[in-house]
Amino acid sequence: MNKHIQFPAASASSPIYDVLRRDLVGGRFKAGEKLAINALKEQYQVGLSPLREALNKLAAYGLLVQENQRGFRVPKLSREELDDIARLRTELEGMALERAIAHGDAVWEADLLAAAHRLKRADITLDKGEEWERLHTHFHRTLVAPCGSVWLLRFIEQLHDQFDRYRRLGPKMPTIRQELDDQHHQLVELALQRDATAARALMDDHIHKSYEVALARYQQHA
Amino acid sequence: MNKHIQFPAASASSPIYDVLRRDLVGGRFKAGEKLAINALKEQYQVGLSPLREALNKLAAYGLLVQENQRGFRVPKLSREELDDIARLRTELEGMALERAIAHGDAVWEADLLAAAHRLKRADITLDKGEEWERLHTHFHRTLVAPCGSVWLLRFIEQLHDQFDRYRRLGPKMPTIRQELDDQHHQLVELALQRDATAARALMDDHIHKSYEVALARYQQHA
DNA sequence: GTAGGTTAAAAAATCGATTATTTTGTCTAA
DNA sequence: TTAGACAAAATAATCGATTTTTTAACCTAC
Repeated sequence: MNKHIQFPAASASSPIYDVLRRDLVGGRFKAGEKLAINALKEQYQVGLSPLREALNKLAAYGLLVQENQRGFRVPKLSREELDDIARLRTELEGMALERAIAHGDAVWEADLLAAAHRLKRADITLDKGEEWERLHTHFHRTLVAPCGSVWLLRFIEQLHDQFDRYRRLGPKMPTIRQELDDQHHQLVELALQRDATAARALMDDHIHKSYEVALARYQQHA
Repeated sequence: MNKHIQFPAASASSPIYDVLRRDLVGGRFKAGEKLAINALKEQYQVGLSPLREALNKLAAYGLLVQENQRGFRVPKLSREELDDIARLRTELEGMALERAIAHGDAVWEADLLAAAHRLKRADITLDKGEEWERLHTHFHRTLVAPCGSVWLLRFIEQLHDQFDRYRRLGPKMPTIRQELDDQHHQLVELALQRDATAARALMDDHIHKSYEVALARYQQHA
């Protein structure tokens, strides 16, 4: 049971890849930090080969940078990159949302309502930890899922991870968080009404608000 | 000398990565084929570890698929995916071209002219092999280079590689090739005139024509 | 005192071999 | 004849150790 709720094994097989990815997005490593491979090996209790292969994949994905014979490093953060990511997110997710609204079927509508509901529940429970993040990512993924473009979804997911490196820099902000949560439900409403134009406008605003949160946190950390 | 002409070491350090990437894009492996790692090891004269790390990176990049405990496989080709890639290329490269025209400086103009000229020369020389492909990729990269978005450029490059897996399926077609080559020069002209609208329209058409070539070749191979 | 060079320590990358898994072939029983 | 189970071969993944490269410390010469 509940098979359809499962997340589809984040594109790579090895468990260490998923764990490292989550930790990198979640900010458990400092930006610019050099990863000590032997330390990671012990910390995560994995062998050298699987670890290195995971690091290589993460580097290709953009969550690490690989320097010639100098190992792996967590990418630096910059205002310019955050702007870039937010702007591209706006374009790509807007595009995907429009297409999703055009093509999404009844199953999608149900999935959307479910995803939004779970997110709200997790919110009320004040369990604003990793579980909320998981559900939040899932909601946004569900929203654009039936856009019909595998590559567009791939890029959007990549940008989400990058964006979250900024957004998750600081502690939670209850007031703005409430506002963003409301938008999630409004997005569902507009999607169900098949109002692509309004939905896209709201999505633009949603990303912009998130951007402001991320920017504020980035500037505090700098 | 000529330092500014150099390509910036295709984002990964290891030479085997670049070679494999070129061979995958160039179609030296059949779509759907399972890669025999030991065979590759001998064929490319590399050790197992560097090879596996390269394969992992290529899988994260999308030029390979990794199956649980079943090694690596060349992704299948499909009409649907080709359509997807072409459509996204149109959107993303159009966007990038507009921004490049807005921001490109005099150095860009010079680079563009140089890239187009070299491409034409390679064309006339009838050396329509790997060298022409290199220059063609370089031209398109130069065209959008000053768009101001690192991530947009990254995605465009990725899509280019994917697109070329289809385009390079068959032998050269001189007539349509000539038409596409002319468009390269027209693109330069419009870019220098800073006519973003016309340039984007031409780019749309350019990608569409390339798409038709790629589609024809794909259908012949199927 | 500092620049340049040498050596020692640390770390990354690679190699050869082992282990685990999948695939293939063969045999038996229904 | 075919389906299922078992054994053997092939292949992928992982491990431990070695090699190479980088980084740091120290020393000498100017």
